[in-house]
Amino acid sequence: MSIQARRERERAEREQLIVTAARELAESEGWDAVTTRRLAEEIEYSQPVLYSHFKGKDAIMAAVALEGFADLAVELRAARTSETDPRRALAAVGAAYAVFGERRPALYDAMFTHAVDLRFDNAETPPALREAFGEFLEAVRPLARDDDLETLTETFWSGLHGLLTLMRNGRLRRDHHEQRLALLLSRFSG
Amino acid sequence: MSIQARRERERAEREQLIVTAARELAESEGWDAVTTRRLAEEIEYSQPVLYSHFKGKDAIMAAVALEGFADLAVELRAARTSETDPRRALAAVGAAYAVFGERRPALYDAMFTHAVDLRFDNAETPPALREAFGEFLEAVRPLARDDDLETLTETFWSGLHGLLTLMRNGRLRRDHHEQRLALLLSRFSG
DNA sequence: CTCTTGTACCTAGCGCTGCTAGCAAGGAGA
DNA sequence: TCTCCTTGCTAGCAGCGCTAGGTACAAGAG
Repeated sequence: MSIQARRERERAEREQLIVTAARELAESEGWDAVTTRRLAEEIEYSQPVLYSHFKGKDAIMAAVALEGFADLAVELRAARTSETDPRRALAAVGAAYAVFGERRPALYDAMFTHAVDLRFDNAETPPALREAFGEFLEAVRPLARDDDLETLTETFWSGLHGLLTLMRNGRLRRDHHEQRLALLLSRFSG
Repeated sequence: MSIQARRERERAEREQLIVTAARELAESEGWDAVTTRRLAEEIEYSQPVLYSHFKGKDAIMAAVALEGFADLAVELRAARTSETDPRRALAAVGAAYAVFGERRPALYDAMFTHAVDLRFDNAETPPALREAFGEFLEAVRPLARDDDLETLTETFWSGLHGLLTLMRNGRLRRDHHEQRLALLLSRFSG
């Protein structure tokens, strides 16, 4: 039993190695640089090994995204619980989300722009993502009034997402980022 | 002179043929299906002909996007001028934008998700895009109060963009789309 | 009308991609 | 010790964006 256990452990470690290498490579050189050959070289195994762990490149990106959700949830939670006033808490969560997206654009893309094979709106939603969205929910809840909480949260989140993605693609004036954030917050803190 | 004129005219026609073929192919089968080989076959010329018109595939996508901006501007203008009440006008513009993005997702992607080599925030912003954004500006203006008009418009637009892109990637519940739209509008009509 | 020049276009191919078939080596169990 | 099976490799496929080099045809000169 111990031999098989060791093997499974080593296999799990290698899988983690793949995901980490993919994330680091994407964060340092962008997803275009993450090719299966490059990734194989990085982990010091041959290309086909990747396919014994993941169905394909998309699945690797999905695994990276999943780690990102966990990271994001932690940061959002820290931001939310750092403030007691509901308005300030929402502002903190929004700011933390924006910082996350700005600081780790490649990871953010894997989570919210690519990797369509991860469904978000059904029972198979990854727990880590559910948790991250939960932080948004709790931050919005005290300010929801008569509006449906989940719908309102989705809308607020979409606003943040739009601000980040449009700015990063050069569609918005970068030097007005903070003002836009403040404006969005003011409109959802009423 | 007339011979050269005819040639230039034919060349312009062929360039339009390329852009149209790219747009139609993208809209019917997605941008992944738009390869240079496939596109060449579609216009019944060889591959290198594409490169005598455009620097590369990205430039073709940018040309498609440019056409999209013109289309969008027309539709936004129609929506805005169809209502006299400022709130209803903004709602109409928002709805028209959402419909555009939903009905022509591939075109929308070329305009706002891919094609980074088109700058939006400087002097070289394409006139068609300037016009489309101008419709947003005019729709928001009557409701701007003390907020900076351009910044507020960018924020509102980002909200719409976020709603569309997140929903299309399966990140939002599709059956709550209208509610989210209404919520966003209510927050920007105050 | 013939010859030369230039241009418009095509065939072929480069280096890369994601992915897979088929083989060789090594450890596990009889 | 022999056999089997797992593991990871080499090699290769089809397709990608893009380009070099050559051909055939039209335009202008003598």
